[in-house]
Amino acid sequence: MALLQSLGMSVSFHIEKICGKARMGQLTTPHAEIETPVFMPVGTVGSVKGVPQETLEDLGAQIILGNTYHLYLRPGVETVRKFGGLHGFISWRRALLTDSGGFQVFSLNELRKVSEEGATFRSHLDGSSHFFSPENSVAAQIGLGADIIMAFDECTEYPADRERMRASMEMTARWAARSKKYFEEHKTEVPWGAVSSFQFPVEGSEPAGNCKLETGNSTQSLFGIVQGGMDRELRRESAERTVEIGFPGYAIGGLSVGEPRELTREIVESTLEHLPADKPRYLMGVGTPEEIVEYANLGVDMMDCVLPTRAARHGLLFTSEGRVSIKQARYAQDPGPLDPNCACRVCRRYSRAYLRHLYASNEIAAQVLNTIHNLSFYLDTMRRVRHAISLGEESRFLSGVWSQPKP
RNA sequence: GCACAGGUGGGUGAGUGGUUAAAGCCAACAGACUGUAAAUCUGUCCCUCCUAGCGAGGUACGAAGGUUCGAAUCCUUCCCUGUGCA
Repeated sequence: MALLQSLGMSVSFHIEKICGKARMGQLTTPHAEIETPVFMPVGTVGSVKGVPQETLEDLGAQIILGNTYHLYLRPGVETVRKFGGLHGFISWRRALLTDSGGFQVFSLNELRKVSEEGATFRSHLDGSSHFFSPENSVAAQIGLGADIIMAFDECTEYPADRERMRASMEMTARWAARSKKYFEEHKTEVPWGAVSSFQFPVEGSEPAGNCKLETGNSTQSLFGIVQGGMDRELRRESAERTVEIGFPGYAIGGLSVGEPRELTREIVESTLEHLPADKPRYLMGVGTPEEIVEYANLGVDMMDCVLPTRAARHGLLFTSEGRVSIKQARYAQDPGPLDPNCACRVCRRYSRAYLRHLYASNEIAAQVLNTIHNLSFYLDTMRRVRHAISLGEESRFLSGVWSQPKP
């Protein structure tokens, strides 16, 4: 594997086992070999909120996200680059993926104007004006140096009429072509491994497992994104056009934007049929524990979602017995663990009563511990999904286990 | 003892005659959260009843009494708290 790495390749995807529509495999990136299906914690500004990198390693996070828009605004791409890219800056030696800022076209809709050329944002930090295009989003992402970078797309709002969905999808396709063109012309070999003395300050701290230590060079990989709103036909067309442009991996974007869950599933399922089976498929922004199991089962290889981290900070915890709103008065005297079936450090050590107390007291530890548990639960869930696939079992059985409210 | 200042719903604190069951904040309780403008946001928060509503009663701004069509708001007395002077 190390040999392949040093030959300057980008990502490679190897499917090891198929079970129904579900696939288990390895996605090899410059910094790490990722077991799929994989859940990717979101660390928008270069931090998975509340959890330091060493803890993410302990939890078994294989790859985390950063966001181009946020990192461009602060601390700035140049700063990050000086530290050896995002890996060096945040001291993360496993894989990284940066989102292009396309989602901010959707989420910051009050603060932006979109045209064929790109999107103009008013910074949510200081109101200053910034222009994002497929070209400069990719340029910024080359500077950030993540293993996987995303084409600049327009995440279509919901609801939208067909005309709007079509126009948005077509522009995303044109933007995808521009993203790729710019990437092909400007991609550089990015250093990986020991980027700087900064990156591995502690002697012998490198954890075992799926992490590469060899020095060498490799290139980033650019993934395309399918849009098309809630229309199966437009999704099909978007998939075909994006595949025709040609990427080493494909994402399904524009979902979980307020539409009914059943519709999300329908669109995912139909869109997957139009994506090449031998390339990684990334469903962006999804979902609940039940959903990540369900979509892995449908053949999705990668997912990311802010839900586990954000919900944790807001006192909503996912457990094998259902959702626990740890702020509820009913847990004030509860000596039991958050999730009796969870082996994470939080569940092994702390009572529900204490977790509730920390939350009620507004202690930072509440956010930290809650996030560690939720991420642990998500990552563990994916581990179980991979295991089920490797055994050739329908991982569907895992679904629904968590949706029942506690008796 | 005298002189000021003040006593408002779980807390704090607005309100100085009528859209005031009484702002705001906090606490409490419940809910939301899906490529992170999110340690955020929403709702409830005196009691009872129902046809569950900008619904009907009741109780409430230290206590008692009074003025007034109407009082948390004005008057009298009393109780209590703080500060100052003796």
